[in-house]
Amino acid sequence: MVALTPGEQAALEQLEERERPLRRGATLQRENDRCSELFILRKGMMMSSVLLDDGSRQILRFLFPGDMIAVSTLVYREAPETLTALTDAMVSPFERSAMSRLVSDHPRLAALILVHNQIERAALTDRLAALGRTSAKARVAAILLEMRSRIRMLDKGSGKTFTLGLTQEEIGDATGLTAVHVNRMLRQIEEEGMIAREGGRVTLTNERALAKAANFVDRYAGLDLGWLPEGR
Amino acid sequence: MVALTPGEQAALEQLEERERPLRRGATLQRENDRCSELFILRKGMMMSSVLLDDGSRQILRFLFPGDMIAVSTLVYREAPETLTALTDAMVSPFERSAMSRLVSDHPRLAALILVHNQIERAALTDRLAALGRTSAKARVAAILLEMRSRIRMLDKGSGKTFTLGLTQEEIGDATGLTAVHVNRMLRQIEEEGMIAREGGRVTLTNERALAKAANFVDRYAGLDLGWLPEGR
DNA sequence: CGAGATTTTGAGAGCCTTCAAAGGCGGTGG
DNA sequence: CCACCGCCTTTGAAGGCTCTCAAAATCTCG
Repeated sequence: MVALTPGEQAALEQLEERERPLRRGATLQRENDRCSELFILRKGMMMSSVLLDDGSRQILRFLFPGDMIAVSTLVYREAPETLTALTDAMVSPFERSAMSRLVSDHPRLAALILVHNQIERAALTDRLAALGRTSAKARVAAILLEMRSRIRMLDKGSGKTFTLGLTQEEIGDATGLTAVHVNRMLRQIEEEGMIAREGGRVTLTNERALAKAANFVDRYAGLDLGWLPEGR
Repeated sequence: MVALTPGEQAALEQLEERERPLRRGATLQRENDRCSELFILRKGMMMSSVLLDDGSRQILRFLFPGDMIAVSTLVYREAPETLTALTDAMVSPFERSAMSRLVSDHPRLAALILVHNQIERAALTDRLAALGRTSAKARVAAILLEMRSRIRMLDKGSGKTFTLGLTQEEIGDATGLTAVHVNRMLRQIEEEGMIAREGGRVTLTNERALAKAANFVDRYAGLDLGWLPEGR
């Protein structure tokens, strides 16, 4: 997005000094646990979620390499959300104090973190609007497009076909639907010729129609970062 | 939350140099408008919302004095959300460049803005979980408690009775329900003895039960800001 | 006092859930 | 290599929560 200075580069690399591997399904942080570390996700896919009293789960966000995660640790003594690895993954943990130094020494990085926050906020509000005001079909279509968009940011080579890497139950927990109904919606979207499915892989066969069905906006497009301060 | 240094105080006051009054119902920023200003809300209540293709509206968040609003201006050329005054209000506009200076000169203020972002994020994720996984009654109860909590932060004197300041249609747009169903839920909550209503004012008659019905968590409680850098 | 906005109430329909069970797939151990 | 097992996907039927449509009652403000 932005060219970093050597100093900034070094500061970020310091955050990534240590590494911790995670197995698929492993929990990095549990809701209401005491917490003091933040992480950078290096490899793999993760998710953040909350559990409700009745045992149901809401997935808040999917996490990809490069994301700074558990940032709420900066604010809350107890974690407000659970972090789980969806695939084998690698994270770099660092302390809140490191964050403090980073913000003091590198104002532009602080600003970039702010920018990142706002992108994430936009993604959350899109999901919010989808849950509040769109049909089940639209929500499932939106998840498909969101995942495709994020996977493609990491792997420019990937075309119209990609591995979703989510169970229908997980799609349901992200969209506020039951797994059963997710299945019916996927089937319907397939029957309408918008996607094809084969063994966990999805091909977009009519992207235009899918985007229309989903009300999709790519929040990583259309950025304008001209206002950032000078780097150090 | 935190004692500011004189330098920080002065920097914040600079942001609040100008003032712009808004009439009830006025639009400060329209979705997809080109935008370059941020604002501090000084007086009154506002909301941020998005419109969907089918004409339905999702209210994302209610805004109160002290909130920094239109922060997404820092990132997007075109506003992702609409900002509307719910009561007569007063805002202080400032430019993105002022934000840039602030972050460079006052790292701790940058950190505090980060903190503010995270609180807002938590509020959004709570709403997300509510929309995805809770009943209409729970969502309406949650809105009542959220508004009470925020109103009380401004006016410590207010007790169990407060002015909601929202139409049932607005409650519906925030909770993803129709105004008709909001009405039925309010009535039901009232019949069950959790609230009393009279001319736009609400009294919590059984707060415990209401909080339980709503799955309520106060995101402005339980903060831990010990990690912040030194002020300048 | 009149007009428009908001609240309230009723009836019927539809989207999505719940409950249940069968089929498919990959992985593991013998 | 095969049988078994657990997880995931798929399918059907019935029910309920919430929506839509409609209209009356009440409130607010000029």
